[in-house]
Parts: sequence; C-alpha cells; structure tokens
Amino acid sequence: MAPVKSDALRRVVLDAALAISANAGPDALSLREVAREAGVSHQAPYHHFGDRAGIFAAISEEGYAELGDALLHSRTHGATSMCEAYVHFALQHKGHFRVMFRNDLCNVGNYPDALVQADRAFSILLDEVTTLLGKDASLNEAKAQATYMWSVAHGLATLLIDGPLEKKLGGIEDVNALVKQVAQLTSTTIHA
Amino acid sequence: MAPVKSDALRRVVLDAALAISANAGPDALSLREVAREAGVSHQAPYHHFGDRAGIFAAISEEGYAELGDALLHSRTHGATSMCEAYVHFALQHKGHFRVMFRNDLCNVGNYPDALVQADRAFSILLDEVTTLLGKDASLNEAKAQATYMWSVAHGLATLLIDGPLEKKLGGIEDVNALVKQVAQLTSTTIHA
DNA sequence: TTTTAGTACTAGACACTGTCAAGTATGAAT
DNA sequence: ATTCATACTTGACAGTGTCTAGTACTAAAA
Repeated sequence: MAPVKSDALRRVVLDAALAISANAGPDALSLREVAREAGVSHQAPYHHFGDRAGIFAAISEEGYAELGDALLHSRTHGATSMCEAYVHFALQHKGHFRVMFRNDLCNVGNYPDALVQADRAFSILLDEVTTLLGKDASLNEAKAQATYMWSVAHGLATLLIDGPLEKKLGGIEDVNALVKQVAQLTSTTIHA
Repeated sequence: MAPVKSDALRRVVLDAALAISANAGPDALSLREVAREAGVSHQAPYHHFGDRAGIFAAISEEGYAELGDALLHSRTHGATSMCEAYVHFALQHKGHFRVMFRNDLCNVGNYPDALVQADRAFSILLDEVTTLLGKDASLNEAKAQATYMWSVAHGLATLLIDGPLEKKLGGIEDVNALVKQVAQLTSTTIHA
C-alpha cells in the first residue's frame, strides 16, 4: 500500500482499527500491522494518538457521539424505538461498541473529549426515561427504571455481538424482529 | 515464592489468572508473570493448559459450572430470584465472568468440557423461562421472552462490572437493592 | 533389573509487540 | 534567515506467546 500523507493517516489508522475491532476484536489490534498496511513507519500512528489507549479513546469518542445521535433521533418515537436504536447502533458499529465499554483498553474518564460524548449519550437516555415516568415517580424508582432499560438494551446488544445467543436459540431467523419484540417487552414495563 | 509441586500448579495458575482478570481484566494476564510468581519456568503453565486460550477455556468451564449451580439453586424461587442470581454470580466471580463471554480470548465451542457446562447453564435458564410462560405460548414468544430475560441480567451485570453505571447514576448506595428492583421489573413483564 | 513410556517440568531461541529516544524533512511564522 | 512546530523515520529495549529440544522423575512392562 502506498504511503498516506498528512493527518489523513489519523483516519486511516482509525478505520483500520475499527475494522480489526469489528472482525477479530480490539485486542487483536497491532499498531505495527496497521502502520505496515498504511505504508508508514511503526511510529507514525503513535504520533497521532500518543499510545495504544489513545486510539481506543478516539474510537470511544466517535462511538459515543454516534450513539448519542442515534438515541436523539429515536427519542421522539418512545422507549421501544430507543431500545431498538441502541441495539442497532451496536450491531452496525461493532468496532466502536466493542471498545466503548472496555475500560481496560482506555479509561474514558481520562480523555475529556471522549467523556463529553459519553455523558451526552447517557444524558439523552436518562432524560427520556425520566420523561416517560412522569414527575410522580420517586428518584429511586427513576434510577431503577433507567438502569433496567439500559440493561436490556446493553445486554441484548452484547449477547448478539459476542455472546452465544445465536447458537443457544437455535438460529435467529430475523434479528431485527427479535430486537423489536424484546424492546416492546421493555417498554411494556416502563409504562406500567 | 517457592516453587509449586505437581499439578497443584494448575490451580495456582488458574487462581492467579482469576485474580488478574478480576482486577485488571483478562487481557492483562501474562503467562510469564504468573510463572514467575509461582516460582516455576515460563513454560510450566504452558504444559498444563496448552496455550493462553487454554487457560481461558479452563476459567470459562469453571465459571459456567458455577453459574449453572447458582441458577439451579435460585430456580425454585422464580424469575426475580433467577435474575438476581445471575447478576450476583457475575459480581462475585468477576474473574470468571469477564472471560466467559469473550470469545476472542477462547472460543468455548472448541473446548468440549467448557461447552458442556455452558450448555447446561443456558438450558437451566431457558427451561425456567419456558416453564414460567406455560404451554400456551408460541415458540417465537418463548424465544423472545428468554432473550429478554437473559439480556436484562447480562446487561445489568456487564454494566455493573465494567460499565459506567456507578458514575452516571451518581453513585449506587445499595447495589443489591438496585439489582432486586430491576429483577422485579423483569419478572413483572414475564408474568404478564 | 533393565527398558520403556509418560509426566512435569527447564532452557534457549524466535518473531512480534508497545514504547522510549533521537534524528530528519517540510512548511509556516517571525 | 532563523525559529519552531508538525509529521514523520530509524533504531533500540524489555516484555510477550509460542516452538523446539532437552532433563529429571516415576511407574509400569519386559
């Protein structure tokens, strides 16, 4: 591959990292291999991200930003839609999703830019849940409901991506339909 | 540390791996460091497990066996209890749980002994859900409900262990209480 | 009793990794 | 013309998983 000019390399490294993360998982990422594929020295990527964790921080930042957007767009369509949006984001951005919640790869709290996006995404989710519950709900109840909703979406996404769901359930003929069903079960509870 | 005799080394390596996994995550595990701590050569652990993935397979096998036991004991107390059991297992066996669902570390399907335990654990969960639903439920509905229940438990466990739940919710004063609340919300839906 | 076979290791080497340190070319600002 | 930051390159280091080969010890088979 021909050498890459300027900070376009940043994008190349990021895309390569995302592809590897989506296929083999983020732990399979090697800075040196990426550099080789990009036709640059093994230290060139290092220059753009500081270290390995820096790459994962950049991926997390991008991921949280896009997750936030996805949740924001689904917001007006209710809890079912929001849960679906969360899972669909995860499935369509495996590379990001696999990194975002792995704080051994990079502690998002140490990267202000990434933290802003993470906070935004979660605010959107929590705001919506609070709105749905109405103001007669106690703080404790709101927390539990928010945790509950987040858990369903996150658990389903995780199990679909890395988990044994497919094998154990004997093949999922239509993933989207299953996601919709689960999301509807969730919103049933939240309206009760 | 004094050298370890015989296949007691197997247990030493496993315990060391579990401790590291519970603290810094499974990716921080170094066979060589474990060997050094055990006072043996860097190839001694290798002999017991074949390779790095072999260690994670052994951890998965043990983890699924214990998860199965936990689910089995909680079975008679209904869906709420089962969901709680799942989450509590995860919290009390971080070292195992972090490994069990990481099929980039080891593909459980390739390790028959581990697979048996995994299948058993999931059978217990699915059987219980099917029983709760009764026989007037369609297969599709049963699958969705099982997936749903599994997702809540798994998502909550994942978020509590590695996720930003604690930060985002402004500190969880009583984790057990939160788990119970969420589990109850889940069983509300499953009984409907 | 000697031989064989298997277990539980040790010792050395290899390719590969992330990272540190120091140097180089280029382009803009002073 | 000089300074200075950016975007790299090259070289080295310690650490890693894994392959290969060898060594004690133990217990059964000849």
